[in-house]
Amino acid sequence: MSRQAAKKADSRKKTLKPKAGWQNLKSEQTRATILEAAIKCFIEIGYAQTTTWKIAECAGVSRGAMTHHFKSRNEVINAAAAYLNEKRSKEFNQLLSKISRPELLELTRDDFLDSIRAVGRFVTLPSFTAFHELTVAARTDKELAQIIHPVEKILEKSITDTVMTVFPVWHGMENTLGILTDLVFFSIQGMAMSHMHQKKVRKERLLGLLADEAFRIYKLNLDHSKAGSQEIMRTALVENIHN
Amino acid sequence: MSRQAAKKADSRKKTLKPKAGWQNLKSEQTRATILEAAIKCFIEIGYAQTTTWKIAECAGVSRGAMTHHFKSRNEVINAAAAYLNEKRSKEFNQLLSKISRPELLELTRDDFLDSIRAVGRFVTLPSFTAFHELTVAARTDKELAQIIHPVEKILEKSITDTVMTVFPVWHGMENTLGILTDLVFFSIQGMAMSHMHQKKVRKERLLGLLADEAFRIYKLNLDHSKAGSQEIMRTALVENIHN
DNA sequence: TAAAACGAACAATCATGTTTGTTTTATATA
DNA sequence: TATATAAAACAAACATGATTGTTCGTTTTA
Repeated sequence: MSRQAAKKADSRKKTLKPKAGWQNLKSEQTRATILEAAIKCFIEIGYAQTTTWKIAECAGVSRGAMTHHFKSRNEVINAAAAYLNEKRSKEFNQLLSKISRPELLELTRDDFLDSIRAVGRFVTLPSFTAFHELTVAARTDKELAQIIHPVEKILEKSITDTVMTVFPVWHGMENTLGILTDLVFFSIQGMAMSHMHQKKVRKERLLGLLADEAFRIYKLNLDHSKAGSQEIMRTALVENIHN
Repeated sequence: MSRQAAKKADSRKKTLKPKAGWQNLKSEQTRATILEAAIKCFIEIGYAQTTTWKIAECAGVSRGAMTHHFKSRNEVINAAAAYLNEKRSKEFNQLLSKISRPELLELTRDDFLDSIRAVGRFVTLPSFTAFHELTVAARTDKELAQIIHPVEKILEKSITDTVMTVFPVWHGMENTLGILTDLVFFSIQGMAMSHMHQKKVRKERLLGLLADEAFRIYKLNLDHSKAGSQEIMRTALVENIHN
């Protein structure tokens, strides 16, 4: 093939996909490999022990190759943090889409249990461990914090969005959803981070309880809503309970 | 002992050195200073950045002095972990003793809110941050894990014991207390570890909700208990809700 | 032919363990 | 009472190993 012909084909490609081309493709691939390796290191040896050398070793590339893609250690870490966040967002979407019920007009207690179990699975994924490592490290690492915290908030929004898409029945009850999301996520995450005995039974017990309570609050609010009232605020909920 | 003590006292008087048993005392004191410094380092710079140098610097002793008290880095860390645990246990006791109500025959929703707020304060203490650092580090540090995990379980038991002492009304309802403790601690710890926007209002909202739900479940169980039945298991609770 | 991708090795920094030396305290004994 | 001696507390410095950034060299692709 003549050089000109090759040039032509190339320019065509470039106009369609400006970043196509084998080199760029491979570059992107090794980049991803390195980031995956970094996350794997966070999980297996912890953030603090994750050196650039070990990332390179885990990724199967030389340290020089890594330096080419990421100038400094911070660059790898930051890129890995962003990469991890996207990954988690996708994983949550996937977990929840499995139990998607957009047609539902009303939720049952079992629907809640399914959702809560999905959250339970979400925090038992390796990605949660990696995320946790980064979160803790970010507390005393300002640079990392600047990457992690915005990303954390994006994920939080992404989670709410996913829930709203998968269960449109929540429209108009955003406040209730908000507080229930807090309750469920915080308790399940808190449990995931605790080392305890009888983990299995206590987990089942807690998930069941969460399903009960979430369903109850949802039901209360729904009935109120059906009666034409505004969404019940928590304070009103409290009064309701105290009577 | 008495003879030796008298002898000591005598020599002290005559040499005009009123301080005796001094070396051991000071030794213990510097030991404690070092351990406090270690914990302070965990909090301020994180576990991973806590080097023996920095501990010594923070404690105001030379590195040689430290090596005298603790042969290796692991020894300091392990000792600090045990020290921290005792500290947390005392702190929890203190927090709960402030709202102690041993005379109560029945709890109100506000009693629950007080207790839950105490837990909230417990996890906002610096000691919790230090503990969290150790917990995360222990995941990938087997030696540290062997120190931390037993200690964690001891603290858990200590917490239950404190609650039972401060609120004897829980006697005979250990199962209910167990599940409510899980719910409250896990959710509050999970929240403490999350970086989120609107932290203050969401925290208040969650604490209120926890108080509501805990009180409700307690009440349900109590009524059942008064009727002469056994303590309600969660499964029964679920059925009760589902009717 | 230039640029990108990759590999190997070096210098500087830093944490750890260790060694060696100095000061302070306790106690036995003259 | 004084002092000698052991033991503990503290200080300083060195050697080793690990990590990072950087530099130079090689191969592949546009």
